[in-house]
Amino acid sequence: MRPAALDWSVENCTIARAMEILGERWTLVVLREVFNGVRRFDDMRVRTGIPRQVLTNRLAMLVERGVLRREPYREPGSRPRHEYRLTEMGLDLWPVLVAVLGWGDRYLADPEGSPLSVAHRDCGAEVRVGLRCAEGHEITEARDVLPRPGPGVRRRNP
Amino acid sequence: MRPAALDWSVENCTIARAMEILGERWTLVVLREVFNGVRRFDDMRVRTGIPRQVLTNRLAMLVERGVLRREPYREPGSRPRHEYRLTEMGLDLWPVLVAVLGWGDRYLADPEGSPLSVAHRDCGAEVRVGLRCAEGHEITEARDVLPRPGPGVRRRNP
DNA sequence: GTTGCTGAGTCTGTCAATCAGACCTAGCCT
DNA sequence: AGGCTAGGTCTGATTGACAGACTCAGCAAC
Repeated sequence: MRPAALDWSVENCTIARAMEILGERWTLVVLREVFNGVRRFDDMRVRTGIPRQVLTNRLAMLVERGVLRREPYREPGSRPRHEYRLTEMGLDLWPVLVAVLGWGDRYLADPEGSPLSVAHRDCGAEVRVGLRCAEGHEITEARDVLPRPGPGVRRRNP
Repeated sequence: MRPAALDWSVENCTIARAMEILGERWTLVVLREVFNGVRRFDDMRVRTGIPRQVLTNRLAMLVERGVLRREPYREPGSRPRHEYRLTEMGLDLWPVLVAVLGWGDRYLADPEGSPLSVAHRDCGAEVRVGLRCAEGHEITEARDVLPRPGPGVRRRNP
């Protein structure tokens, strides 16, 4: 049984495009830092151990792609600097980050648990991602999800 | 205001660990293929354009990490081969994939839309990820999510 | 049984990215 | 003037991506 997907093109696949940004080795780690409130070059570097050059490149790429923006700031008794903050586009990565965190927590955590958790600001309860269909059905079984061609699908050229 | 996160260690961070697997350039693209039902080496290679060597490496890594497994099969009039299938661990990546897809669709799609969509098997309605807290509150605003240390948190050594 | 085909690779060489470590720079402070 | 510091550059070694040619096992047709 030949999978139907073979006839669809992948040239305009949004997962591939997203992974051009998110798929580099350190990108999500940098974003984790920013989501955690760590916004300055050296703080990130010391915490994560990312080589300077790579961190420079990642930050520049994320700014160029519109995920982060550079914001000037000035601490008293110190010259003006800038820090990195999330744009709208960046903030919308929360579900991605929480999804990765959830998966990592389930399969890769140390016995004592994950070092990071996310909470709902209003009630303090733990936040998780879930799949839900447009009809409002909760989806708990991975096998209940079915991929299919979307509106932008193209036939494979050859 | 110095972010509190600076005092926590990141050595056992599950996001970093997950990204060691998912963060390589082609991993999620390979997984997209498998989720789409494309399970054979050459089909993946032709569709995605991933160099053979890289595809070999990715598949081997994913098998070794327990995300995929090799399954032997035999087509009539052909010698035995094997294909790649998702393990439980792999199937649990659905939320990650759907989250990345959702983000990509919003910010990186062509005007005519995304080429890929996911549906609920029972009702056919579109599936999306959402954030929800343990109290059952739906979270729509990214700013309502608050990171905090988890049970496995460690202090930074130096 | 030899020849050819096919899916799933390996081998080889080139080019780009990562990494570690040293060096540089602007503005503030003394 | 000299020192400190955040946020970088520069340099050279190692690793990874990539393209293209080659390999190999088993089935099938001759």
